Amino acid sequence: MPSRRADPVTVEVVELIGDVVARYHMEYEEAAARHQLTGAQAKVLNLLSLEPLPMRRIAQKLRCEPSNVTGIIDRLETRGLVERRPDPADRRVKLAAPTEEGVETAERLRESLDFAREPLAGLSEEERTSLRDLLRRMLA
Amino acid sequence: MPSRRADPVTVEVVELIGDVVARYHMEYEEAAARHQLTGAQAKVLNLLSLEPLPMRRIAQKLRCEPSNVTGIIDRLETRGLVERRPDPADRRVKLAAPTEEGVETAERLRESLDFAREPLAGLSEEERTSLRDLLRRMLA
DNA sequence: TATTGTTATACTCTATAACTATA
DNA sequence: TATAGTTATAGAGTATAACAATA
Repeated sequence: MPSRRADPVTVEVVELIGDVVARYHMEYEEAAARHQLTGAQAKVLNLLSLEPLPMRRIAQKLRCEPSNVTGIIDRLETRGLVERRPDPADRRVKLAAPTEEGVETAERLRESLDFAREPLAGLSEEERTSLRDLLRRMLA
Repeated sequence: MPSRRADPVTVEVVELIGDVVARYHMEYEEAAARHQLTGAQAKVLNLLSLEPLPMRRIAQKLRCEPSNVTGIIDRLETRGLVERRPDPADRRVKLAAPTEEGVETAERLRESLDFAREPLAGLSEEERTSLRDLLRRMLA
């Protein structure tokens, strides 16, 4: 991986990606805060709204230690947005699942995450498609 | 701002951007950790390597409260990477500036931040240019 | 023995409010 | 009086290590 000098276009693309990342984060945190949630809590609630998960799996998704998940779920549980259920198949496991209110909150949260939907509206169908293809190849 | 239904391409672009953000963050934190720095410390050190800044300005750049900057600079100063200098023009102001070792660390840090440089290498010059133009318009 | 989740502990980042030294 | 930086305090996220219950 020799650190060859990057050409000017590449340098600018890297900077632009930095801008996108900064903006994405800012908007994500703001959207979460509108629902009195931290970024991490919003992320977990969103995960659980797709399907209930064992504590261990949440930690893997978040790429953090399982001990941290205990606290995040504790706080969501106190808020009445999530509950811990036993796993019939393995009594060691606790499944975190959103309550009805949790599901609704996750839904409203998703709706307020307008990032890249509004700005993308300025691009034509064809341009959005080529942006999609370029991002796909970048992440491949 | 009516929440009209987004088309499939837009939805996928939003997801891809989420992936880019996640990957960017992971790589940034890892690069910082390789130098025994947190993400916030690396960000500040990088800022200061461009030019010394008053504490207040650092807080503005980080979009956080000035009181937080005190701690971050404290820790960088303890490590010998940054120093506080008086501002001749205003005795209330303290300028945070990188030490020689701080400048070197910032440089090595920048080199190890390969994100989007390596993956971008798989795109042609023309493709990188169109990616740049699309990102520019998205952020405009 | 190994695994799941928790607790205990410590560190960093964060915001708020009160303080100091300048301006 | 207003501003720059700090301190004090509290909450949240993070990692590490040790623990109880279950497999």
